This record gives sequence, C-alpha cells and structure tokens, in this order.
Amino acid sequence: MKSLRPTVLDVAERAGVSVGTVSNVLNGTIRVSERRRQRVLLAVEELSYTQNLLAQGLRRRRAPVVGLCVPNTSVAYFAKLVDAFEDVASSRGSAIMQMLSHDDPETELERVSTLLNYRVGGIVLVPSVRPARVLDAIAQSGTPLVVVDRPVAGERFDQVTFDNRSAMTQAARSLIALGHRHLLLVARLRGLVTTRQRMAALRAAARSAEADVSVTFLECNSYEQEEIVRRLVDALRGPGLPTAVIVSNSMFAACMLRAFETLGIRCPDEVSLLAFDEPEWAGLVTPKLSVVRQPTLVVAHKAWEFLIRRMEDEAAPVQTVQLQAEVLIGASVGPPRQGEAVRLASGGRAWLGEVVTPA
Amino acid sequence: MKSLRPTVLDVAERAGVSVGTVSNVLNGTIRVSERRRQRVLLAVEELSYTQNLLAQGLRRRRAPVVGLCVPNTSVAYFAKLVDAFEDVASSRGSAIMQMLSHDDPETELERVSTLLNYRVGGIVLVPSVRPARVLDAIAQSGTPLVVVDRPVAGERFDQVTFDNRSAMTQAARSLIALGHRHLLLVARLRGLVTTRQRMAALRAAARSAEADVSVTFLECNSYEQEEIVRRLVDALRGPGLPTAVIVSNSMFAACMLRAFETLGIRCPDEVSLLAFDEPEWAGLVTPKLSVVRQPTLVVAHKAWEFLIRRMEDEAAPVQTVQLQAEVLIGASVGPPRQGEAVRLASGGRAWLGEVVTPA
DNA sequence: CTGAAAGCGCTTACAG
DNA sequence: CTGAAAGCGCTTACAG
Repeated sequence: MKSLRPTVLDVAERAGVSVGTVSNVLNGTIRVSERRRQRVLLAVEELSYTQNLLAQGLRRRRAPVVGLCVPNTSVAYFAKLVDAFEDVASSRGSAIMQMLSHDDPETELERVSTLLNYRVGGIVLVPSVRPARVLDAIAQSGTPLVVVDRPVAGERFDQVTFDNRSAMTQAARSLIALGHRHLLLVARLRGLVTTRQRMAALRAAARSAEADVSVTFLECNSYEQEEIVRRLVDALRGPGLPTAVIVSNSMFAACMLRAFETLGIRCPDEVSLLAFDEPEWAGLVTPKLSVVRQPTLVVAHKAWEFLIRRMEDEAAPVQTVQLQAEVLIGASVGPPRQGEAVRLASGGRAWLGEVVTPA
Repeated sequence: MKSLRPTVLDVAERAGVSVGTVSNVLNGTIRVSERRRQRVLLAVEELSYTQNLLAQGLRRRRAPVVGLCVPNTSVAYFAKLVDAFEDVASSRGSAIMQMLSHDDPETELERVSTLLNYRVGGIVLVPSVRPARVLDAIAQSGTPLVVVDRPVAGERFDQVTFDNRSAMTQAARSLIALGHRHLLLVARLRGLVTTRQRMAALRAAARSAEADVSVTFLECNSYEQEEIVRRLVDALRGPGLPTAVIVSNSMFAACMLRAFETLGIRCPDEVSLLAFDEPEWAGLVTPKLSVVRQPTLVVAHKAWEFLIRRMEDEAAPVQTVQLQAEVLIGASVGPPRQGEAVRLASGGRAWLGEVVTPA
C-alpha cells in the first residue's frame, strides 16, 4: 500500500542495470541484450512499475496525447465523431484530451491553448466560424493538426471533409423531382463554410431546374431547444410556406418536428423534411426522418491516419480527403400537395429569397 | 514565427528577476513586490509566454487535469454527463481527459491506468460491473476519486448517486395504480448495482400492491441496436406479454419502440413503456415517451464540488449524496386493456419470474 | 521579499 | 550493447 510509485531508478536498481537501459527496454529505442531485457521486464513486473507520462512528455517535448476540439456534443454527428475517435485513439494506446468550443472563437482559442500548453502530440479540430487565430496559434506551435468536417481556406493543414455540395445537389434534385418548388434551408450559422457550400449547391440546383424554384434561407443561431422551436414557428407562420425544409443538423430536425406539431402542419403531406446529420431517433419518429448520412467512422479513421502521418513527418505533403455522404430519403419526404405548390409557384421565375430571424 | 517556446528562464531574463520570482508571480504562491510583479507580467506578455503544464505537473507531482471515465456516450445520460462535466471543469480552468470503459472491467482498468500514468489530479468514474481492481488501483495511487451514478460498496470513496429505489417505487406504483399487473424490466446487466436497486424496488412495489402483480426481468447485454431489437422481439413473442415495460436506458427505449413496431404492438394501448434516462427524442415520438429524468447538471456540479474538496484535503470525511430523479409519465403510459390484463393476471398470486435471453 | 540550487522522472546523445 | 550524465521546464524549500 505504499503510495510512492516506483521510478526508472527503482527498476534499474532491482534489475541491476542503468536507468538508460530500462528506458531502452521499455521504449524499444535500442536493442538490449536478452538477458538484461528479461531482468528489466521482471523488475517492472515485480514493482508494478508504470511510466510517468508527464516526465516522458516533458523530456520528449511532446506528450503522447492527442487533443480533440469540437463545437459540442449535443449534435448527434459530433457526438458520434468523438466516440469514434476515442475508440481508434485508445485502441492505438493514445489518450485523448477533449475540449468543447461551443462554436465560439474565443472559447475555442482558449481551449486549444490549453491543449497546446499540454504539448499534445497532435490536434483534431472541427473549427469554429472564425478560426483564423486558433489556426495561427496551432501552426506557430508546430503541433500537427487535422481539420475535420469544416474545411478551412488555404493549403496549410491536413483536412478530412465532406462533399457538402454533392450531397446537397442530390438532395435538392430529389425534392425538385418530386415537385417541390419552395425550399427552405435552416442552418445555425450562415458564416460557416459548410453552410455556404450547402447554400450554393441548393441555389445552383434551383437555378438549373426545369421549373421555377424558390430557395429561402433561415439562420437560427441558438442551442436552446425552446428558443429554436419558437423561431421556427415564427418563420413558418409567415406567408409563402415552403413545401420542403432542409435542416443542417439533428437538433434543428427535432425542433422542426415540434414546430410542425405546434402549427398543426402535417409532414410530409404539407411540408417535407430532410436533415443533414443522422440522429439516432431518425427511424423512430413518424414519419421516418430523411437524412444525409455522414460516414463518421471513416472520418475518425482518416483523421487518425492523417494525424499519425503528420506526426511522423512534419514536412509530408498536405493530405486532404473529401468524403461522400449518403442521402437517404425516408417517409418524411413526399410529393407536395398539388394545389399548394401551384399557388405558391405562380410567383414567376426562380426567387432566391433570404430570411433571417432577428438575433 | 520562432517555434521554440519561451520558458520561465526567458521571462526571468527579460524581466531581470529570478525564475523563482516568475513562478511566484504566475502562481501567486508568495507575495512579490508590485514593481517586479509588473515587470514579470510585462515580459510574459511580450514573449507571449505560456506555462508548460507537463513540467509543472511533473514538479508538482500532479497534473492540473481531471480524468473522466464513463462506460460510453451512446447512452443519452452519459453523453449529457460528459458534456456537463466538460463545461464545469473548463469553466474552472481545468482540462479533462476522457476515457470510455465500454463497461468492460479490463478496458476500464487499462483506461484508468493511463489516467493514473498522467498523474491526473482527480478522477470521476462511472464504474463498470466489476470495479474492484480499478478502485484498488486508484486508491493505491492516492488519486482523489468521485464515483458517479453507480454506487460502490464501502465507505472508501466520495459518491454522487441517484435514488434508484425511490424512482422505481414511484414509477411502479404509478403503473400498478393504472391497472398494470404484468411488468417487464429490461436492463443491460443484471449485475449492475443500479439494476439490482431498481429490481428490488420493483419487486417490493409488486409485493406490496393490493392485487397480484408479476414482475419479469430481461437482461440484454448488447450495444448493437439490431441485435437488441431482435432479442426484444423474441422476448415479446413469448406467452405472457407484459402490459407495461420499463427499460433502463435510452438505447433500450429506442429499440423497444422498434420491437413494438415490428410486432405490430400498439403503445400504450397494448403495452405501456417507461424509460430510465431521458433521450432528447422523448418528446418527438408518438406516443411521447415516459421517462425518469436524472438531474445531470446537478450531478456534474456535485461531482466537481466533491472532487475539489477531496483534492484540497485527502483526509476530509467521505462525501456522498443521493439525488432524486423525477418520474415523468407521458403518453407512452396508459391503462392496460382490460381483457388482456385480466387474462394474464389470472395466474394466481404475485409471480416474480425471471427471463434471461441467451448471450 | 528575493535568488541560487535542488529535484520532479524521464530520454538521449556521448563515451566506452 | 552499456552506463554516466546532461537536461526537458518547472516549483519549492533554503538561505539571505
């Protein structure tokens, strides 16, 4: 029950070798004669010695930990990502230090700085809206970084992202093909790269459609469910009800369903719903939610692979990959009611509206 | 852009003081004259110096990090717990290192050992089924520990738990009062303390009921949704369909709904459903899920409070608190169909059955 | 109040 | 292949 833990010195003494030899055996840095090797291993066993990772990290100038910083874990997609990453990292013997940025650049900078002060060996980051400073800080520290999900400009970092354009194009075409002419996109932040990409793809799809298609955008920057529902209800109350709504994450999907309920809007009879992000409850609600499924596990593995490569070789060429997401149309998407669609579509040619609820 | 970070030495030199003084200013250990203090602060600013937490931790023999180990984050409750804890910890300037045990004692021991090797300042643990070894390891290391959610025997550790008995008693009484006479409890592990507590309370409620009430227990040790659904379907197919089902977490709740759907069982007309744990989709499904809500935020704060206290004073008296959960009966619970209930209840006096699906 | 010095537990050139 | 020694960047008694 003695609480002073054994050190390399104790092991060395017991094994009758030098501390350097102990270290070499433990880390496999240099070949050690089998005889001594066994003696060291035995001593380690007998003393139940474990390395002090703090000391090791200090000496090596890099801790065997990887830092992970995501906006939050209330959104299903990020939660899954964190889980997947935790798994791959710890199966590789690496600890992970997790931070949440809450999508606030200040908080993000602060959290990542902590990571940096721990001299983590690498960082996986889902950047916030304005990641310039945090990216600079990481770059300056020379810490390997993999940017995930939200691409950042330039060729400075390894990135694993999704092909949001292609996913949105596919989704929009499906909706338009079904007869939808009034599409609404709801996202938390218009400034986000992913939002922009999706918006652009949606507009393009609308423009290239045979018929006139209107696209409206609604920004709703909140994490508070009740507030989101309230704002969605307000937005749906106005004139020009969309025939189909696309939301950017699982939380909005949940809130949108509640907004429908509040207003007595039937889905998909009156309005269709499709969500980027696949919540676990997608198959439980009636109608089943249509989703854009992102391959979380692949992301985690790719990010890990990139990070390892980068840690091995700082100068390796920049690695990027853009993964394909899968559009799964479920019961929450159906053809629009004929009368409704016609009435609203009579407005003329493609209208690219933009509605922003007051902050 | 120089990547060699400044050290206390650089700061000391620039400020024209000793490194000890720099340290004292930064940590507020000892009073430093205002003049020198300002000079140090200025130098820190100019060099944009940040402490190396690895070195600090090594020297202090304790890193300013707290370790967190939970079974997983697929269960809504644990996910919320992790989130809440991340928030309180980082708002207090402490980093958190997160590990998942997957409820496997081996994995748990391994993950916690890593935490210990980092010399974390404290650990918050939701223990696995057989936590004896991991608890010993933590105790021996002298690391402050707070046990959360699942109580462990003895008075060795600080604990923040729920009053599972009282919650279950309340839930069972509600169901029985509605006329339910055949109750099924589904949990992942029968060996878990929380499962035992709930089971005991359920049995007690059944025994003390006016009428004959049967209680059946189903263990389903899996994390794989499809597999869970399959086994629930099998269990529901047999004779003696329960009139009400209580499940132990959100994943089971989701799977149970799918099992109902598969079998064409209407809820709550044919079978009522109530879940310990409150998934975010509880209000989205039809019928709305009845839940036992656990005060996650309070847990996180209590755990933090206990941990801080323990870190300050190892010898402080053991702190424990048992929080009350809230039973929220929603539309998924209703009176049983009269005929059915009578038919099944005719079997005689209280039957405390136990069904275990094969692993 | 301040500085010089020891030491936290490891790894890694450097000789041999 | 092996050992003795320096040093990673801090904090903390210890003198003054």
